[in-house]
Amino acid sequence: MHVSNHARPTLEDVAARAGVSRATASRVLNASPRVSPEALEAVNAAVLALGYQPNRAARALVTRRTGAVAVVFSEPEPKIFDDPHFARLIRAGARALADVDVQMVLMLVHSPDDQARAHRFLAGGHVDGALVFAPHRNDELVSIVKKLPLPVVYAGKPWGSLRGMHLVDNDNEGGAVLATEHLKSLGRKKIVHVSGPLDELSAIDRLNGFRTALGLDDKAVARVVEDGGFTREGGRKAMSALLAKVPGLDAVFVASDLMAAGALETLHEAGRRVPEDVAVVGFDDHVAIAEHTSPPLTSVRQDSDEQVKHMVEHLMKLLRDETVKSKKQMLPTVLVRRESA
Amino acid sequence: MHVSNHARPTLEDVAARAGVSRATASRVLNASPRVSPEALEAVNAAVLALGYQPNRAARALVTRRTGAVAVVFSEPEPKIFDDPHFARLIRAGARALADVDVQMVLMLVHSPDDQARAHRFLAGGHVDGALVFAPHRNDELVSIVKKLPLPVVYAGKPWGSLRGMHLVDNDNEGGAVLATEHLKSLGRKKIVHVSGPLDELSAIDRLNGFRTALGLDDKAVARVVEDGGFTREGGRKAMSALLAKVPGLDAVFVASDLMAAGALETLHEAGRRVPEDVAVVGFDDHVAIAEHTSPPLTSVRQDSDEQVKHMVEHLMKLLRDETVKSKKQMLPTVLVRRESA
DNA sequence: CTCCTCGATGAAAACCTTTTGAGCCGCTGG
DNA sequence: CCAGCGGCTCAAAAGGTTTTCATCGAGGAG
Repeated sequence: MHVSNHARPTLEDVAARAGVSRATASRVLNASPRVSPEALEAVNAAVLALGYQPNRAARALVTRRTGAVAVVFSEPEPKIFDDPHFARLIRAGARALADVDVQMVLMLVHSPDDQARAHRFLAGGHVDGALVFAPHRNDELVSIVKKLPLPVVYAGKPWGSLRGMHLVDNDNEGGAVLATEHLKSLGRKKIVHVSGPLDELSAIDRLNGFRTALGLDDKAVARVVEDGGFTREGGRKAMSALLAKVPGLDAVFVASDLMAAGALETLHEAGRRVPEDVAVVGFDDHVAIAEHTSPPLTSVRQDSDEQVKHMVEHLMKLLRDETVKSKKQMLPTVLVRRESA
Repeated sequence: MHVSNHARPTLEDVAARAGVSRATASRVLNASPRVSPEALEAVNAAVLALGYQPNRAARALVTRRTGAVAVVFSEPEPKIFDDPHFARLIRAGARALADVDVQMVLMLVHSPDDQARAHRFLAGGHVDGALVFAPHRNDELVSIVKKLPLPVVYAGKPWGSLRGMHLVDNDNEGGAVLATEHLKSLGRKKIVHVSGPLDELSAIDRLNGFRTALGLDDKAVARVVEDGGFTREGGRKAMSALLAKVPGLDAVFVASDLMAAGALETLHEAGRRVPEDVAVVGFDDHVAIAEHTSPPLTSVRQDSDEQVKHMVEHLMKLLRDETVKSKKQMLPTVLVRRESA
């Protein structure tokens, strides 16, 4: 037996040392008001002296709370995880949850098998709640999760009805407007757009922002928009296609930095100077990318850290059963100017 | 109260329905041999009928096992997580652990504060074991973890004494030899190397492989090696430096695909054709990168999925307290030929 | 002085599972 | 026929915490 045979101290031990009962010690730990200052101090001292740490299992057993939440990424294309955006979200989640002392159980859902597993797990009462990242249209997982009696906060708008759901979204549309207006303000006349895959709502919202900023109808949209699939390679290809379709283009709004990096490569190869000939604006403001393209990329910042932080905060409120004021939060986006536009 | 007021069934309920005692039901669940076929069937039927799921907390309380393991990434430079390699490892970990039905608690350790938190958590008995990724020299976290009475499996060799440690490493040195020999076999005469940061053992091992394959002494190494810091930008710069130092170079072995992508850009800008003028071999065989560089990158494959799978397997053995045969495992690397060399 | 009230405390129940020690039953060997 | 044994089963204890309910003591009001 590896695991700490040095008998970890129990609450009983703490109580004994502090000269109080287990009940009182427990009250101190849970910051109950009904405890005398002396008792409080004695218990705290004992805790410190013994290096006491509450036994999570015992606590979970009686409180019917696990102290863990699931962080679920539903994504049929595993390779999308190569997007640094994903790493950033995980990192933010790990940090935000650690800060409130709850365990993060990461679940990556790719296949129907994974969905079934996730269903079992979430229904099995192994977590108190969940943070769900499911950007795709008609994602089966969302329907599954919706039926569960489990507090859930979504990242962005999941597809389908939003009734009774809690979510924290970025202002994708607003950011797209910002980007497009900026290009207009530079005097650009032929502005095109590399969109994300249109089965993701964030991509749609960005496209809509672009479209309203320019007042385009459906036909016009078809002429000046290409889907880049949120990948670098896709950005490259979409840019080529647009150069062919709209030879005189002088500006492009790209719906993600990763795609923008690809688009810049294409423009470079095509001999177009950025920003002189073509102004480029990305989306995400993913620093590791945007600061290292040539030229550095002007981009719309969406603060993922902030988004995740809000999601966690919101979920904790749900768990405390406070009646939560707002169910949908929209986080602002801002334009970060660098050299590409 | 959101959380399942539909009173989840307990083992008692299952036992009652199956017409046996709690003890027998428990034995069935834990696959004890001492149970009659009839009882077994009855219990299984009851479990299915009631949709019973064991209560993790209660089980943890009595078995003194949490059913969770920590996956710890220690990395002073948070931005390194932009490396897709990191995402891949996390993904592999999540999958491998889910397969054996244990929860993965992800811990990202950047600062001394994080270290303290990790220490508290790991010492607090919240997990049964840990998988530790700590590639850097003199990482404080390793010393901390070493002292804990906790089964741990390391990814790669952590710095310092390896006594009594369990680890699963990739054959970095062997892979580097493979890459270098390949370049030699192509008839290349002036082969240089872009290394990773030399406070990481994997980078050192790769450098050593390069060095032994070419039989270089210290001075020679200084002449033909540049540190690219395992970043794309670093790869770019290192390549420039090498072009200046060794104008006649005709091959380069780059210690990571991300750096190789940067190096290719530099070579391209310098007007060197790949592979005609300069042959390039990367390391990692990170498909999302290697297949999309121009030209596609020849690279040394290290199978991270496999590595993590082995780590999990090994840790489970440790937990079962089986005396484990080998303490250090070395995973082979292979050369994947594409067009860059 | 007595009766109440109120705040702090303690004893004990409850949470759900695993595991131990004992019991039961039917059989075999003497 | 009996002792003993082997195979299953059960009752009960154990695990560490929170929480309810009762108790105790002090202080205030009458």
